[in-house]
Amino acid sequence: MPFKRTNPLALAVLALLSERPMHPYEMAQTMRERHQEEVIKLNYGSLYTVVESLHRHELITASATQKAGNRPERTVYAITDPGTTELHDWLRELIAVPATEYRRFEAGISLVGLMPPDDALAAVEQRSAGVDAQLTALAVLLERLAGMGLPQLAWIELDYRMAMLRAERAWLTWFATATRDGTVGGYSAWEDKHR
Amino acid sequence: MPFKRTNPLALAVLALLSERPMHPYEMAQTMRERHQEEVIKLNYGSLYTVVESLHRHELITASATQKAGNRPERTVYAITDPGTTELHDWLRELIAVPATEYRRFEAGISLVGLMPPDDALAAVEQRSAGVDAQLTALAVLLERLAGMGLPQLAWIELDYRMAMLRAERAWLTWFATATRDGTVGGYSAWEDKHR
DNA sequence: ACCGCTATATTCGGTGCCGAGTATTCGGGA
DNA sequence: TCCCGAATACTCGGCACCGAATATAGCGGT
Repeated sequence: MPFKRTNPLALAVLALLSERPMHPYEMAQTMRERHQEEVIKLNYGSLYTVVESLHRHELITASATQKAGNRPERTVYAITDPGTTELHDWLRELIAVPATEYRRFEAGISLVGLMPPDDALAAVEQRSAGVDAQLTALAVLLERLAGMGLPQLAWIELDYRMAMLRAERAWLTWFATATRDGTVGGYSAWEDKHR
Repeated sequence: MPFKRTNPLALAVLALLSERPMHPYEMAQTMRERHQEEVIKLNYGSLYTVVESLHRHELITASATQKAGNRPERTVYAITDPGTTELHDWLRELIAVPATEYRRFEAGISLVGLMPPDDALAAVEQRSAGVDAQLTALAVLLERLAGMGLPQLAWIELDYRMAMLRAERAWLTWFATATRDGTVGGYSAWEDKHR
């Protein structure tokens, strides 16, 4: 059966190996250094499973098994030509096709009617504060990265995330005021149910 | 070990049972009718696993095993008091605490430098069109729901989603023009690498 | 009366993901 | 010199998740 594009960690592996051959642990280190783990979930168990899967599908090859010093052997992998093709195709797909993502907040807010308006308001305000904190943290980080001379393309995903967070904050603010003022559609029924 | 709040489908189950007792298949039907499956991933295999897990943790009880007609027996479940508490706590957490979600598009765009600018531009424009289509589809749906007399609270999550999609479209438009004009930071190095 | 289609209701084997556990080496302080 | 903790490198069992398969019941048409 063909390779399935499920775990984005496999994409990260292909991307790293497109630079130079590496062994799995080194991939993890590199991802950490570059803060890639903030964007792609990294986890040792999954890393080795994913590498093995890529190997089975011949998208990468075991180029060498070194034994430096007396450490446990480590297998160094390299990307293959089919692997490079897969990398580019997958990348294009991820960018070009908006997939249906199930966000946890959407699940929560869709059931907000189950709690009393007061509690809901408090929860939303708490989230608002949390989003605010994330925004300032991101702004600081961007400042630092720009100060280090890194080009915008190197942290373009953070730029995107900031835009999304700002939009979320705006929506949360709207919802909070609409709840406080009782102007959200269906408010009276909502209030009545919880007393 | 305690119950883990991983699969939001379990939340949906608790929410449904907070209305009235049901058997699993009925939960699935109800979720479909209410379009909840657009927000919470529904899948038969997972549904039965999740129900079993909730049962093990005594958040729901098997209230009866009917055998209507000559159909296979079906187990009807009901929510317990601890289950109700769990429902409300979980709900509050989902709304109040912004969790780190790993979005597929962020993974893709963070590696956009790996493809040539022309290809990247085409991919982004394709996504833009896709997002546009989703937005108009959502607008039509909202129109219909409002026309049916449903209060805004009943489709509040779609309102949120529209806001997010609009923000994404704006960002995509910005990125597309910045790429076309070569004004995105680090453009020259990007172009140089791919020739 | 019989055929076949859809709806009802659940089971089950496979797979991928997870994170705690293991084993070794290296560097630094007393 | 010896010990301890951090870093290196990977392994493994468990479990949640998935979706295709199964089995029966009702219902409309000929």
